[in-house]
Amino acid sequence: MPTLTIPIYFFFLFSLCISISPNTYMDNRHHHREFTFLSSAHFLDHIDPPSIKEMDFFSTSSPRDHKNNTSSRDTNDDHYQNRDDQHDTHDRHGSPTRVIDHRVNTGLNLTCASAGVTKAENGENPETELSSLESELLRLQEENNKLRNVLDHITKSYTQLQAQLFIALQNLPQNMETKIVDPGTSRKLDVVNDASVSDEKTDQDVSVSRSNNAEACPDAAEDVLDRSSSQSWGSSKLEEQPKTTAEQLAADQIPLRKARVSVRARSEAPMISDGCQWRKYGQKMAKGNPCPRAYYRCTMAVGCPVRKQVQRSADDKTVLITSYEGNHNHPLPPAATAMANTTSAAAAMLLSGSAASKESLTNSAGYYSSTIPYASMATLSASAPFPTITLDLTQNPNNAAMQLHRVPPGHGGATFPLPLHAAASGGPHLLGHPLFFQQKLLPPQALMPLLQRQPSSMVETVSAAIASDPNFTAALAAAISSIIGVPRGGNDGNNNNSGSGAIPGSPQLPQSCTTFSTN
DNA sequence: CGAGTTTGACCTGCGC
DNA sequence: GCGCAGGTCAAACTCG
Repeated sequence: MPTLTIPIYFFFLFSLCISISPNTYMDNRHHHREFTFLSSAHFLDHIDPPSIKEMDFFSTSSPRDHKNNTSSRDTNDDHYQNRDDQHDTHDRHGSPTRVIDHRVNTGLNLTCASAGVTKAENGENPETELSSLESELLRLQEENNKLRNVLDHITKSYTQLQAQLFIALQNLPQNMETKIVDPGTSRKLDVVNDASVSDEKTDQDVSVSRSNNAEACPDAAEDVLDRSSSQSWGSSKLEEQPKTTAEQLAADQIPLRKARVSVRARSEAPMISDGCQWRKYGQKMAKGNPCPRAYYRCTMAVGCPVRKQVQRSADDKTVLITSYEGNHNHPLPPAATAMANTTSAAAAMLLSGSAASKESLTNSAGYYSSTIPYASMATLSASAPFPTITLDLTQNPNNAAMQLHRVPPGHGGATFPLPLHAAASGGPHLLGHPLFFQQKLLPPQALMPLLQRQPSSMVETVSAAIASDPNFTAALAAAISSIIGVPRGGNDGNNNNSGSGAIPGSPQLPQSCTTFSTN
């Protein structure tokens, strides 16, 4: 039973973390803005209104930001904006009403609105009014600090609970057989801890080990979240609970925690532009592929652990496969945000799914399916040294079949083709590409609802764009990954890499190996 | 001259 | 223990 309850618990914590992270909402706003053409309304469905309110409390951004989702300011910008707004409070004596209105919107809707209007209407002395506003401002700031303290407390509790969770996972029977009943079909999926499960077990062990080593690093999933949301992207969590560089590096260097995300896309260019600076440090001929594999290291910051591999597909040399591994330890330019989100998010998915039980995987499936409506094909592979997720954008849009794979090491495993007859409903095609999940069993039903909400016209538009523009393909891959990484309720992280698409200020997810192949 | 690339050597993990 | 393959290192080289 622990395999059922623990994942639920984990995802509850996960959601909690998401809901209390101000920057998460900010980042999601960016995502929404960036991919408006993909139907932003759909993504907004995944953000709980209460979470948004909480974010607004902390963001202290101006009403303009809340009213307009097209704002490109990141969290820091909002912070500065708040300073500016406060400054305005002192400077604009002649327009008290404006100041008051502004305060109302940034001040938790407490009491100053009506009071300020009353004062303005009564024609009170501007100095008295100013002092009143200042006192109100101080009061609001104190309240804001209190809320931040509450957030800190919750975050700490979350970390501790996750540590306990993974200790509990460690105590689970290693060869326990888990049966997962698919709620949609009532079909029973017998999942035995075979080779693929051993990967999960390994991840669990690693996670537990990490949690034992340092309280700051309770588990892979959390780490993924932490780093994705904070590390490279300056999330609030990082700011509030800063980890030392040494700790981050140590976490990054834990081999088994790595996950790999790869994206296959068609491209004639030798390497996709992902907004980061890379230095080539090696090239090797890989077995079974006449094309050499190039190794790159991120040079945007000293000691950045992120590396990527670029190689053309042996089957189709027009397909470029780019793999990312690790999390950036530095802020990324907007152009690199999308890719970073992609890798981090995908890594988070892999690691969280590995660390938790099948149930969590099931949940993850539902989550990711709901958040990757545009993914062409995502593959989780257990056969690779690292857990690997592959986003394949090379598939023919007309081959719209979603398949769920479980591939035992050494051979192609059972395949669960999901006939996504989306054409009519405009649904399941995910840009017309099949969505694959290897290694982990994902309930097809979970993938359906969101997919079916996808407008066919949108699919056609994006598919056409992909087909015509390799760079767009790369950007889209990053975007997809970013979406994948947005946890239910808008959590999620930032990964590092990529993206020619510009998504300002997105947080980055945890470190794992993300492999992108661009075709 | 510094930054980036090339390329052979070296290290490590894994399977037999 | 040995060989293989993947990954990394570092000296030599190239380029602006």
